[in-house]
Amino acid sequence: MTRSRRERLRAETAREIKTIALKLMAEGGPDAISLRAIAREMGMTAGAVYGYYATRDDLITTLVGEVYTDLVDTVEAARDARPADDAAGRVQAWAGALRTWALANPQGFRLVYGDPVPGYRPPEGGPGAAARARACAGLTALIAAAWPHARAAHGHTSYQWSDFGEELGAHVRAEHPGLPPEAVALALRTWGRMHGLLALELYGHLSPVAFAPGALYRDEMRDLIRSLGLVPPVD
Amino acid sequence: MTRSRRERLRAETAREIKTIALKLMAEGGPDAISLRAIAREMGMTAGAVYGYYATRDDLITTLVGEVYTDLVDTVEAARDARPADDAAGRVQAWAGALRTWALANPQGFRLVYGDPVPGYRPPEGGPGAAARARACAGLTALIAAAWPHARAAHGHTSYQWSDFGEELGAHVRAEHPGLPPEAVALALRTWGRMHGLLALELYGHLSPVAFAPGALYRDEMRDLIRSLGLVPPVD
DNA sequence: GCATTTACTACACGGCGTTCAGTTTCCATA
DNA sequence: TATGGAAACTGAACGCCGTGTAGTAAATGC
Repeated sequence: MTRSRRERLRAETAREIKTIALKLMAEGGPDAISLRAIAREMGMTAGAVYGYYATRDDLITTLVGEVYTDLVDTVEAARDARPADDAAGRVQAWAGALRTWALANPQGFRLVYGDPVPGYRPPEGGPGAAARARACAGLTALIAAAWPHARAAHGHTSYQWSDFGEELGAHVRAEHPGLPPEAVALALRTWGRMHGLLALELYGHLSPVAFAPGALYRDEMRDLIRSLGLVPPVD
Repeated sequence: MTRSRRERLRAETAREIKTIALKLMAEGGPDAISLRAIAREMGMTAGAVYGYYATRDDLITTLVGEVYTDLVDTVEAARDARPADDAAGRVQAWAGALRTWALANPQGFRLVYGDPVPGYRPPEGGPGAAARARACAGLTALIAAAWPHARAAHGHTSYQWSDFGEELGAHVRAEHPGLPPEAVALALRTWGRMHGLLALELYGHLSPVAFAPGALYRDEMRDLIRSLGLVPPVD
């Protein structure tokens, strides 16, 4: 059962490829991830990498999954550092951790949410989809906690469960019985609201016109929390 | 004064290069813009293009400017189709035109707001900056019209003019005397709010989990308009 | 008519993803 | 422990790419 020496070496090499790829990405952005550069850094030939990843997009897909998972781990941990009954604090913690992570890993943000690479199109399933599902579920949980206060302002729209992905809908109905699809819509809108300013900032569209992006984001998140019927924390 | 035949031909060729570049982009995304492909399409050599644009990034920069300008023209036109005293309608028109344009020109949206191309970094000045300035000014004008209703909810944050770009600040103070910097902050937050869901949708992050992105965007914009102290139009 | 400027070609360089035939290295089994 | 076979890797190639540079053909201005 213990993996053979060959398998261990193989796993180690695959790991090293990913590590170097992430290093190259951190230094030069997602486009700097080239199989040739990775091979060069490892003292190998470009062709050798094909023994581990069938194509460059396969490697990118794996990286997207890992980075996305790291992001979701981070925001979930920040959220769980607040008590479960502090709905506003948990939203704020999630949002704050998201920006902190994004500023610390700008290229990772681009990898996950941008055009990872020239012609890259994310595959349907895969690790990226799992991380995204976790993110959507996490956001919906935040909204579920706030829903008693938010329903007055956001319960009048009309959505059906069929407006959302099979998996997400099933998860929400199992995890939050009685929560209407309107709440999922609000969760996804919340996602967009967190994403907007961050994307503008990280792609350099904000810096020429605004020198205090952190304040903008903080106020936007406060407004979001207020819009959920909650009271924004003072810190 | 009338431009010589040489100059006319030259301008025509430069125009053709841009047109073909936009066609390639519409077909295969911003990364499909390659000087060799353009030259091939024109029956020229790749090197010949260098007579018109010093580098590929120069061409990209020009395209970003043109596409961005087209976008701003579009949203401004939609806004101006509503009466000047219909603040809510003008916000809605702007937002609606933005999404319509983005769905009609998805690759243009990516060109302007994403990583236009592998190692591309937008230059400081240039046509893109001018279009962005127009967009920010337009958004601020929308907020200025709503400010009497919005100030109660959004006037308590603290910003200074130095928190914003020189040019933007000067423009706003000239155009909207008495408008505080908090309104500019609100305008930029509004920009982010419009951008977020759109970016998620156009980069394919929404489609696996939400099948009614238009409804999400509509409701988000309604909420935005309400948050500005205005009454969302019914249409 | 001629000299100059302009537009363009042809070619080269290095980098990229990807493929493939051939070689080396390691492991399990006889 | 020797050997057969699999796995890992090399080296070279193909066709893309951006970008220079030297040379050529044509249009222009005097």
